[in-house]
Amino acid sequence: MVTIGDIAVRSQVSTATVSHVINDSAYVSPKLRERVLRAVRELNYRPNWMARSLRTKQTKTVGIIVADIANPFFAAVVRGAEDLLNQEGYTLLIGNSDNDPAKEESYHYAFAVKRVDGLLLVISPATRPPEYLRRHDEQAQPIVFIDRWYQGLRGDTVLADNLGGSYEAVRHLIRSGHRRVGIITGPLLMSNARLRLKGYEQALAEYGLKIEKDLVREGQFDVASGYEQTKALLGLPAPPTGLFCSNGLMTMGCLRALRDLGVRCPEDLALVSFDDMEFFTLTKPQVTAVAQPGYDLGATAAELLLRRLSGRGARIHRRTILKTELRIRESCPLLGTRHSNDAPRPHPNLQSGDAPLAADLRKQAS
Amino acid sequence: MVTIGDIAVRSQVSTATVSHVINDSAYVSPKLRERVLRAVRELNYRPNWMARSLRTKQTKTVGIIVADIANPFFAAVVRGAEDLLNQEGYTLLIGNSDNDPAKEESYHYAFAVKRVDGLLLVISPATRPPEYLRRHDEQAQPIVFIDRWYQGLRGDTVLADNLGGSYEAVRHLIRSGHRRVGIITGPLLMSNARLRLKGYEQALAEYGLKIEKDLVREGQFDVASGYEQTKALLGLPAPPTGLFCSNGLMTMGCLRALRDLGVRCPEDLALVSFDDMEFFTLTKPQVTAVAQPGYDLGATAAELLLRRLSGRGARIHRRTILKTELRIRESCPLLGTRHSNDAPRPHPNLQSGDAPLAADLRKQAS
DNA sequence: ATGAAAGCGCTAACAG
DNA sequence: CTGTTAGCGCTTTCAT
Repeated sequence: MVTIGDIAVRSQVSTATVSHVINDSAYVSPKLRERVLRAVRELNYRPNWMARSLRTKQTKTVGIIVADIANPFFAAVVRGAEDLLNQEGYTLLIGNSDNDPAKEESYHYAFAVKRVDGLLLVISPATRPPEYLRRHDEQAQPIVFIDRWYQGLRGDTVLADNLGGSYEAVRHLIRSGHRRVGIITGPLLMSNARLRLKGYEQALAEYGLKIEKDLVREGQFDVASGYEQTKALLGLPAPPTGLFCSNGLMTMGCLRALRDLGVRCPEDLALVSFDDMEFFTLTKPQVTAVAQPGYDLGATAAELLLRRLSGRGARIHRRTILKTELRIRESCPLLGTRHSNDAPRPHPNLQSGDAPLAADLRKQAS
Repeated sequence: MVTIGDIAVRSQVSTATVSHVINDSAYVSPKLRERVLRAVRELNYRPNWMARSLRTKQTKTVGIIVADIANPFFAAVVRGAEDLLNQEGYTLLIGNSDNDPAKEESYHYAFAVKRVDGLLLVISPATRPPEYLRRHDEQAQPIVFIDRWYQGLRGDTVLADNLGGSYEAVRHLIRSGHRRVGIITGPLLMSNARLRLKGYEQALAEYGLKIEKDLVREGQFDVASGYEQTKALLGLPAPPTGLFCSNGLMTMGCLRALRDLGVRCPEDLALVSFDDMEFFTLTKPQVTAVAQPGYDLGATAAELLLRRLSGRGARIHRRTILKTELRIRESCPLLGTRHSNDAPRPHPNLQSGDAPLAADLRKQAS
């Protein structure tokens, strides 16, 4: 392996000089500089990152832990983070937790040992911040949380507008004339699942509809639970006419159930999904969905992390909320046939009827 | 940061002894061993991987370069590789090339600098092996190629059965009664795209159908080209009645085109996709597809790499081909209504009518 | 069975 | 401006 020493010998300068031209860390005369560069080229020299890291104490590496890279939403998040990180010369280590706190911790340990400069974390469901995070030295390795957040977590956070997006989705169902609107929530241990439920509740409340326990089913953010809960809902004595699915995978399960049951959508059951997927324009009924900016979540989180790594980080932690977008398609089309004369009223927490108030965001944050 | 030295002081032994208990690299008396372990616990010591790597010259890291992690197929590949690698204490660096040779090279460089122990590579399209790979020292960092392969590439290779899978897909179309079968190929610079085309050609030949230039369209393995080429095909004076799409994304584009054009599937155009996607059971016509074992491709590649890293690698390079599976759904159902009395004949290159002959695989390999 | 000491390849004072 | 030198934290002979 060719080292800085070989270059030094070959170009007749000291290792220090070589280091300087490689890192541009000091002025070096054009003459020597050229000699060094030539040697580098001729010997096909590549700096040894290990050795450098050992000195500089930074690895130019960040780790990201997501539930599952095979979930398109997380794939987008990772892609966003990666693009930004690479731009700055960082590389990304990735880990899949499968929403399992134990796996998550194991990756956290692995990344700590590998001395990543910082961490991007989609935290697994739990009742409270895991113990290992309490021990974590966020000074040494800052963490930016993505998509989910618990009370008591220290670090910047980047979230989609779970509350606002869900509110908008359910409002759309109601405006389309539905009075019995069901929801399949995510695991209520997760902050985002809770907020999506809250959005549902607020929309119902807003239109004077009361929450029926039977219509609120907890799912697991996976295809299987979407399938089961849809069947359960449809088996009710008085089934809902509208359904809000809290994420894309569960919506897939729901579609499958509708197909198996021969239930027509939107005629028998209107559907709105939180989390848009590319193929939602290709399904039996194209599905109306709230799109989350996955790529931007990742990119924004990476940017925040980079800022902190370079010392430009704000003193206090910051919460960033990225807006969602309701995309109206066939599974719950624009104008409901029933009750379409319903006067849409602005949400009390929505400015000009659409943008969540800063006050509301703060509330969501707490 | 707590180092091995701190542990040594605290437990009153030498750093060498500490190292030995940590790595089990020599016998240490139970007494000292316990003292050391206690110190490790009390100080929450974690070995510094950088320093260790600097000595041992291995990083316990492997890099993978895929086209795009947001493509479900590659997400599966990465997941497979990762699961296996983690099991052995390795971590995975990932890079997205977007099928751009320049990006690919840039990741290759980054990974080389980071001194990954080995590389997993889905190579970008090109007319011949890129120059940087010729310079690459496969002794220092073995490479396993996944999914695509060029003549002249050195390294183990793991591929899906592109030829056999495509043959089976197109045969299914023909058996369903179609005489005018079109294909949207991938970029023919890619080995897998070429093999899928070859499977198409063989199936046609097998049934005495001749290849019509008009019915063979080159796509880019992306949604947009699937959309365009489908439109082009349908705009023909004599459009095909059956279509084989060479990958999942292009099939998405195709479905979109069918929808926009109001073309009924399978009545007006039967469709088979290479590469199954989870949602193909949820689309307007559920789509018949050849499933590739993405996860297994990744896992197998990782295993081969691991084997090589541990010196258990075979002297010569090996090519592994993983079988695909035809999943028959609505877009080209089991028994065609037209010409269904067509006697299906075994493919000359298929053993017992189904499993590709070793000879054929070798041919594919060359 | 344990410890002393020599680096791994690089960077960063510090001299000159 | 350029070179000398002292480590970064760890593993690994080689003595003892």
